[in-house]
Amino acid sequence: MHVRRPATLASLAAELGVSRTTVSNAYNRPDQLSPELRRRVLETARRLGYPGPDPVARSLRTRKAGAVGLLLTENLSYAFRDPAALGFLEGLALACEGAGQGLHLVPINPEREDVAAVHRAGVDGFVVYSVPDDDPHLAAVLSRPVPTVVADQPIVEGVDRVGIDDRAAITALAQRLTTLGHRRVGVICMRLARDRNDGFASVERQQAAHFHVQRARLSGVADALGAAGVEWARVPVVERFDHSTASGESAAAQLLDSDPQLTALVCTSDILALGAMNEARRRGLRVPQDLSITGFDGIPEAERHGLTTVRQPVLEKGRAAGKLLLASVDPTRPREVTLDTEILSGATAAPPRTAEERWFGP
Amino acid sequence: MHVRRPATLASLAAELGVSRTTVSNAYNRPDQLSPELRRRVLETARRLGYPGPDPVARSLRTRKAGAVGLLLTENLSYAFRDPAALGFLEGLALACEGAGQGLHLVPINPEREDVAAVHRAGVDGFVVYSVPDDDPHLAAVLSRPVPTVVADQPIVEGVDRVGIDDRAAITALAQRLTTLGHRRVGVICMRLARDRNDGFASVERQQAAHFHVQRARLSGVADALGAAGVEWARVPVVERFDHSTASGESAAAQLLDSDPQLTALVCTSDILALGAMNEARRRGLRVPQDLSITGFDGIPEAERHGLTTVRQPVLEKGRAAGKLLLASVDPTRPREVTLDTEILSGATAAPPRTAEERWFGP
DNA sequence: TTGAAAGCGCTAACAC
DNA sequence: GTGTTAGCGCTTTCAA
Repeated sequence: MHVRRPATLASLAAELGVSRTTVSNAYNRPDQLSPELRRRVLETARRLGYPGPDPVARSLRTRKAGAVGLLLTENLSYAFRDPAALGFLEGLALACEGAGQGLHLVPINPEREDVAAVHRAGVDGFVVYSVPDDDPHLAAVLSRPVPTVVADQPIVEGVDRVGIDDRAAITALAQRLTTLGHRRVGVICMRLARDRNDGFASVERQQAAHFHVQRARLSGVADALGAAGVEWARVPVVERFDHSTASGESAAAQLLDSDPQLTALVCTSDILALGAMNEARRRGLRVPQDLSITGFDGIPEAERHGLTTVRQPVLEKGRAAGKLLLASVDPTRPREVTLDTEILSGATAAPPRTAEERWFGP
Repeated sequence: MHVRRPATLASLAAELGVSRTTVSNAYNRPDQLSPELRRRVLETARRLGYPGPDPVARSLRTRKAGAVGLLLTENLSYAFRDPAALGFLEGLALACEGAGQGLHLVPINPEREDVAAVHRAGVDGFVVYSVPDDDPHLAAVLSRPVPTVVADQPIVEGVDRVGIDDRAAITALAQRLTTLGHRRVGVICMRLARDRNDGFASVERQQAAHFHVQRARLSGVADALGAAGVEWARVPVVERFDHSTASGESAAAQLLDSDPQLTALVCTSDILALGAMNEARRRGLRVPQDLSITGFDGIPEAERHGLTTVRQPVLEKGRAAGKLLLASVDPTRPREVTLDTEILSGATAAPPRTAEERWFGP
């Protein structure tokens, strides 16, 4: 604890025998008063312990908070653990820093849907990072009369957005697998809705997914497999609520238990893919000789492990979101930014082994 | 961009033919008016597009911003790359979340010392994370009439603080080295002041360091070596401005070039130590057989590499800082929190090789 | 160069 | 259960 608010601009003006305008000018428009007077004002301020204009009062008056709000559905701490989210955060922070804007992380408790924090945030705009389309916090954000930019998901009519072409990106990746000859493919995806479903995801559930990104990625895989003559309805898709390597492990186990003939696992994130690789290792399956595995995101750890995946420019995405938001006054800015992705070939995809090889070795 | 602010609490009250209090109560004290009236108010609000009470105006009135400011001297993005800072951030976020407080990251540009961002931040208090004692942003924070908690450094009279006993922790670690028999020890430390000095740091510079933590850690090493009869003035200490493995590499190179007889390198952070390990490898020095290396922090990567180091509870530190700040109204809270550390034995410290062994192998 | 007046939008006593 | 009254501390035309 520090001292209690001692002086205000008004009391300082009274003390000095000048008007409040003058004191205000001393802080905000040094050129509007004589250097001598300004010096006197600042000097007296110091003497009285006046800490300068109150930021909140100033914000009320100027209608500018000088900060950008960031909404994440997960706990804040999750953002500091997930490499992709972290990259986004860094990019966004960079953009804010460049514009001298604060970054206000909105405290969300996913359990008790407390929308109040959104209403309490004194910010000039919001960046919403990857939330489900039925997220109540998102609704709260959109109800506020400030510009908003959504990163990744959801797609909301009339709201600016920055993202990638998830569907095309993963289609290209999955095509590599079909080209290599894979036909028996299992899929591991992240949560599709706000309710926990750790298990197989029916086609209905996939199509009803509240996370557009996951929906798009599954469609992309379906596109590639469909083009290779594989019926999507027969492709096992396992969903996991928590985004962790442990999830990837158990999901891979579930898939491989249900169909040991699978020759490839397509994962909709690197984290899940890294988990799947752990599980393959545990089972004595060599990757990629016995099992191909692909990821999505291109996080550093994936690269270190030579994962075959899609790299998306997460830092750039954060920066773009920030820039888009901070340029909201400019009517000529783009309303939507789609960033490029790139396939990282890695070393976890190879032709499937034939049945013969499976039994008798290479 | 969204819509322009359409309605205010007052206009809504007028429209409804009720007082502003009633509308305010509808939002803030549902029990103060009939459910029916409340329903009508909210309904009309929706119809008029009234987004609910303006957070800034409310903050001005209630004198509560609902957010905690975080001051870091580095670029914000640095914090997202440094594992220790990240852990702290996560802990702090956790504490804020638990209290429903936002976390306002103050945008700092280390180049152009722009203290204005500190004055502009609408927050109820500040957490200051590891800045030099002459940091102008810190001064700005302390000039504001809000509670402040410093994490790690600097130590400021009358300001709450959370940290660890850096000196004792590293003394214990360095003692392990002296006990193993090391006498020719080199030290790699982080920046000691705001000016860049990538090279040897004289004892004077060490003692004048503006970063208390580094000063304490160097003293700690000096304590241990002194107890073993090694004169500190003869111990080479190399400083690096940037905190990166590259710094650790070049610092280790500088030390080993200047004195190939060194048998151990004490680093004041894990990042630097990991860099030093890289350099040792490059030179064909085996760790720990040919060279012992120790770190500080206990970041996950250090543990993965089996680094002999001190683990400090970074997440806990962040959480403690948040809790301390948010408990500022409570006069019985501690004014200072010192967290425990623990030595991670690792596998990078071993007895020094004798001169003979050096020449003829083990 | 300085000052007077008019709010920014809201909440909190306190009275009805 | 509802209204009246007073500001919270500041910036900003506009006039002097």
